[in-house]
Amino acid sequence: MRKTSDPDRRARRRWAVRAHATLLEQHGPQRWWPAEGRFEIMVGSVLAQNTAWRNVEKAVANLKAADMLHAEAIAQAEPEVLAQLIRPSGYFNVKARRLGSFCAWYARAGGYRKLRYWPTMRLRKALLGVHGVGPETADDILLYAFDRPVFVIDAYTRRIFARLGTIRGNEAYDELREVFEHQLARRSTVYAEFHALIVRHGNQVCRPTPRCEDCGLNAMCRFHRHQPV
DNA sequence: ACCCAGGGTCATA
DNA sequence: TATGACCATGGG
Repeated sequence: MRKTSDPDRRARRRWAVRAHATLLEQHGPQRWWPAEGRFEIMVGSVLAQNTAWRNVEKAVANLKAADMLHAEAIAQAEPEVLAQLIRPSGYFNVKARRLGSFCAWYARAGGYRKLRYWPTMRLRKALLGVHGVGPETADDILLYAFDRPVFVIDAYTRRIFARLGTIRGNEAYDELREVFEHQLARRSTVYAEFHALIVRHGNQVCRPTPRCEDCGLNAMCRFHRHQPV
């Protein structure tokens, strides 16, 4: 029996590439992140922590209506005022403080015009040093606001690929990030599109109780194969 | 009425 | 390293 050619074998091992192609076929291009400017993306990624996007939109709209969508304005705002504006996004007291500390850092660093020249990993460390910015929020900002080739790991990523059987799901954040980054072409456009597809698939198809009948990944899914008929 | 949503921090073992 | 409590709104 003939041995599989090396390129085929490599492609089969790179399940992230196959999943990306399949999800792109099923859902189409996502064109993320849904926001108007870079700073709005950064604000959104803080407010989106463990929160439905619908609620984030309301909070961002409130900030915009109050003409507060600027780092200086947010950094100088009274915590209570800020909290009321972002109330729909939940955890409003916590997030008011997080948004404040992020904007204070951002303004002090000179904003995008200065930060754009920072090396990616230096920028990542600086972001992680801001109170309230953890690995996922930092990587959202790096990928979608700074166009850096950093892959974002979120709860959807863990759930989908744990079900597929390609990861356990409880790996350390940076370990998973590097697995995905190594499997894909190191380009921010690829990472951005793939993560967007993962989010789309995670909240429409691979939900807590999965809708396997609507899923294009069944052929490569261990979870689906083990489902009773 | 319950579960979940594009997490992170802090205390504890 | 690894759990658990806590934060809080709104939609299904």
